[in-house]
Amino acid sequence: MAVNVSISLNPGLYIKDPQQSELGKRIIKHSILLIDEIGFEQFNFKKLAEDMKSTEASIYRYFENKHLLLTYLVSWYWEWLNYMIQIKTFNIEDPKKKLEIIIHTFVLISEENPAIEYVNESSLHNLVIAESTKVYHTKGVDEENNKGFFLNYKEMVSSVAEVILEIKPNFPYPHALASNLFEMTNTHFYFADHLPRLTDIDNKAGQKEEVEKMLLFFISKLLN
Amino acid sequence: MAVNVSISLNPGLYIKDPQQSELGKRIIKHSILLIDEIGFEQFNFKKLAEDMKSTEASIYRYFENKHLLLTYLVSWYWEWLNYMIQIKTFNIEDPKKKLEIIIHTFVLISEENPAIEYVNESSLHNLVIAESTKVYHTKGVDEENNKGFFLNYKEMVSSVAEVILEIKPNFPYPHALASNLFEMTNTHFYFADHLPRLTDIDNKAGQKEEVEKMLLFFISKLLN
DNA sequence: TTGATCATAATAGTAGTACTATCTTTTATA
DNA sequence: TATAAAAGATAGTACTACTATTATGATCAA
Repeated sequence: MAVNVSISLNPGLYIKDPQQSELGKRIIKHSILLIDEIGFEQFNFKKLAEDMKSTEASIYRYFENKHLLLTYLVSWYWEWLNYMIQIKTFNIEDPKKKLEIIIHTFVLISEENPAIEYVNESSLHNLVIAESTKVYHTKGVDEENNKGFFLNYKEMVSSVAEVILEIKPNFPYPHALASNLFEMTNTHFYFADHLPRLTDIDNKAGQKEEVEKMLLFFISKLLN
Repeated sequence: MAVNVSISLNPGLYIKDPQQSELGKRIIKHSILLIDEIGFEQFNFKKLAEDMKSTEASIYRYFENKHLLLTYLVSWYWEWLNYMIQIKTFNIEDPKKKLEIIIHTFVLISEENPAIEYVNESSLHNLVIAESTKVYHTKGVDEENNKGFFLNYKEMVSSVAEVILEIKPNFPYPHALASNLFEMTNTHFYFADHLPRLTDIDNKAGQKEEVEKMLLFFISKLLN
């Protein structure tokens, strides 16, 4: 895949497009690594500025606050996932095969699809696993939803739901199953690492393959 | 159900047991209502103190910080749910029937089981739907897990997993299915209210019954 | 009924967070 | 080489997340 793929995100998420300048790209790069390292609660623009050897005020010229920066990063992930699903399923006929590719992408995207030089995809996936639900679990959801901040997620779910309906046209819960497969992927990586009694996935090598196998098992039962 | 059920929670969650004094009970009561109203990010002990006409310093004698207060409230919910599941399934033979009761309890607990005078169960359920994942999505998870802060959740999952295995002894993912059914309940209530394109549940009267029906559909496919 | 103890209230203070404002320097570009 | 745009440097403000101290009031034991 080429390095010049452009990830197009809702302009309401930023003040100044970080992809259009060196400093902006450094904000993306370092914020992913720092949030992954210290967690979103401990993260702030002062620490980020120190980490990337810039200033707080400069970062505030790109993002209104840390919540919108997180939303930006998670949207990046959603959009990238969406994009990967589109190209990987593009010329596949069999919808069952398509759904298998989708699940494989949910699980292994960060290992197989390096996309952009200033984004550490593996850290970004970790960040999504640990922090992404905070993006929409706030009192501002409805307002942010109206501004279209979650469209990338919705589009991803919508395209997965379509594949589900191709497999089984009368399946009554295509969107719920689509979002659940995605959420389950991330939740069970997290549980395996931190709360293993809430899952059956081992915290070992082969964890990703185990999650993939579990999701395949679930869809085989649900869509037969 | 009697009003004198005592909910027993990990003492590491509080400095002084809030159930043992009037002020403590008022902290529980008002914090549930205030977090439900303004959201966890906007919530702080100063606002809570004003709301309940006490002082910040007094609240700090009961809880170290707002994160542990949230953990306490969510643990309360887990424990209460656990307790309700135990008594409702106690003398049921058929494991399928048991799982149906469990799902019914996930969905309708707050409507059917008022338990304690100073806890608004409906607000508590809303709080769990909107905020509970923040309890364990922090950099302190492993440490808090070591202190046993999530035991109530694990016990609930464990008892549901047992029922799943009674229905289908060779089912390969009993814990994952148990935690997923619980998470799905809350997630899809939230999606129906705020991000409807991520679910197939309508944001209408009868929403709870729809979610219940969906979960029953999922288990019927998965455990057949 | 006194007085000791304990819970709560009242008040003040501190370090840090989440910004905003302003001014200076550097860099890009015409 | 001038000009503007971007970034850096610095300072300041309101608010958050606490801690400390002292005062007040209620309970209970001698």
